[in-house]
Amino acid sequence: MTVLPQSFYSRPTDLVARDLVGRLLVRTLVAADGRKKRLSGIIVETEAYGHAGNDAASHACRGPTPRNRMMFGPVGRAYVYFTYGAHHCVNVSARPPDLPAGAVLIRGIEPVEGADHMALLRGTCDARLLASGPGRLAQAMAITLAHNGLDMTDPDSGLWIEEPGSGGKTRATVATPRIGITKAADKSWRFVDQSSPCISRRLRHARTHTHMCALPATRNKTS
DNA sequence: CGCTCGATATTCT
DNA sequence: GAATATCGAGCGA
Repeated sequence: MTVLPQSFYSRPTDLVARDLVGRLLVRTLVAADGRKKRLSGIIVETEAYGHAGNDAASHACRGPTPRNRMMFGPVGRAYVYFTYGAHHCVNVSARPPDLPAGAVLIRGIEPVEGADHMALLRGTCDARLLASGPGRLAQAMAITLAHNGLDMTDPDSGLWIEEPGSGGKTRATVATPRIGITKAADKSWRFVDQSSPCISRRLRHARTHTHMCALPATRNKTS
């Protein structure tokens, strides 16, 4: 098992978001009998969020607050927040050393290990509704505010991202505008594996700026 | 299938 | 008071 190190996250946030698609999000739970249970899934959808200088849609765009402070700290840490008074969303902090803040929202996974347990936590077996969507993913992996700040480069934390094993395949990743935001809506900082059966039809068909490259070879200025 | 609406923490005006 | 990086129930076509 190869856990993604800090150096992976010490890069421009949109590149980190793009490169996280196809990698394995892992969570370990300790069962009643003391045994560790592994929940995991291939990341199929992410979004990059920046800082005051490059992203008006980011939680970090008005400086640090109690909620968003993990975006300003070391990279590779979990930034978990509670939104709409109902749902948790899971991010991992990522940014180059010379920029003040950044994080990648993990919006969807394709369950690999522990799908049965995820179904229990979610109350459904439908792959579309199991762990696709940031709120659903957090519930499927039992991630709450209690996990805010976990070091995701350290497996002892119980939450990390690693290189996929033999099941790993090349993913056709497409860049699109981000979902559910109004500011900076033209920025293509959402990355989806369009061949994933877990992404809902509506979101898979979200406008892909076709005049742009499928992969952000020509990135927008990030500083 | 697609639309509207409620829940309601955190932050900002 | 208003907006928000969401979801699911309810309703109509």
